[in-house]
Amino acid sequence: MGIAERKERERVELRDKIISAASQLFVQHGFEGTSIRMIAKHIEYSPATIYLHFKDKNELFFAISERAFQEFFKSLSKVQNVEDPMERLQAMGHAYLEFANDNPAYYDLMFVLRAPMEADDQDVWSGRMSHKIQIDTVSKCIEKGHFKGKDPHATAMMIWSCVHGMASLRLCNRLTMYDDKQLETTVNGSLDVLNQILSES
Amino acid sequence: MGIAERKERERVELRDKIISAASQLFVQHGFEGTSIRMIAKHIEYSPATIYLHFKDKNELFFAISERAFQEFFKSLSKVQNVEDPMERLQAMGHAYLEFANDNPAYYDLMFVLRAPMEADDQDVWSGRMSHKIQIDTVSKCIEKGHFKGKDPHATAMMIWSCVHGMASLRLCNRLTMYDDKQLETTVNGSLDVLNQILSES
DNA sequence: AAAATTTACTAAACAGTGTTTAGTAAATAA
DNA sequence: TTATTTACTAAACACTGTTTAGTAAATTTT
Repeated sequence: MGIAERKERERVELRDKIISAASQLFVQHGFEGTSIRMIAKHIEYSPATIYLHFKDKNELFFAISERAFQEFFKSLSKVQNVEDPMERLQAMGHAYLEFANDNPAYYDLMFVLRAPMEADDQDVWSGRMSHKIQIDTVSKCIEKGHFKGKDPHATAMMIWSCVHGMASLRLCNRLTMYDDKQLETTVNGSLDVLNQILSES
Repeated sequence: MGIAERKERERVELRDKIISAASQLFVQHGFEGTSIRMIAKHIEYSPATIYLHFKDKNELFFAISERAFQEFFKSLSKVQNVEDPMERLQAMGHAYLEFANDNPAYYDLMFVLRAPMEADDQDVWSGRMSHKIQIDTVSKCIEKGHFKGKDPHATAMMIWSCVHGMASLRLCNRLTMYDDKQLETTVNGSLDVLNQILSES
């Protein structure tokens, strides 16, 4: 019987509509600045309808973070054609910072905001894969004789911390002692220092 | 005339009382979880009274962040007696992570939360000083022949980013793929990697 | 075709939030 | 003693996330 299927299709359509509207508003106004009532008004449904599809606000925004992780994974993938693992690692650092800068709201959701992560497991495929290609690249570097005697997990973690540190300090406006021009040269300069000391290691 | 002075004294006392109550509640419940009404009830005044001393919630929590920066500066100062700048730098990294771990709410206010930083300038003396001793230590390292050919600002930024990255990823619960035991060894391991590649440089 | 049931949806309420306004009672000054 | 300033608050405003009770339409059963 096609009725149940049509209903299911309509259900998914409305669910996607909610996510799309929420995503759009979130990118503009952030998590706190996007209310359920705003989203409801945007799609011309009552606020209560949203609770028919998502347990709470966190669960809705966790669904958005899955989209964010997909975009993030795409950004990192674009650079996987670089043959030399050391060069690839540097390109990934660059791509990471670029993603964070171009998608601040997404980055916030993925790596900073506490609230939506409480959605039990927060285990996203694209997130795991992004983590995996980072560790794989570091391992390849070690195979080629870099980072002598270092553990790939600890090294990858150190690199991730460093790049995330730059991205989040910028996102959270903790680098206001620099104006826009200085900020870029400082962040780029500190990424260069990382790349240099990694190359020397 | 002593009346004006007594009044001023009482004003400051009440202001401090507000900050103390807010600080205590904030450490327990975080920024979003601490309401003006909660603070007011705690000190047995009406919510409106708080607005006689602080423009808005952000300004109140910015006042708390000044206390946080003082504590932070104290933590970093404890380690300034280490003679060798390279060892001191390592000790500072350790102290930094320890502070973040022991005072997650303060750390949040200082380096993650966006809201209270909007209090126009966010220029805190202890914050500037902490930044200064970090750059001074890196400069001393360079004088002693470390970090060859590197800019002290860029190098200091790179180190800060890295340590802040670890602290904030842990604070924001982005390392849940590790259990408590693994977490500690991973963070320590990645700090070790940083120290090693810095030593080699 | 009529009756019963399920589905999709919403209006209204609950309990909270930050913040402002208008007003009061007490302390101080004239 | 009267006038004025000060310190404070009750109540309201416009929001927030979320839940509940109820309705109208679609669908299934009789």
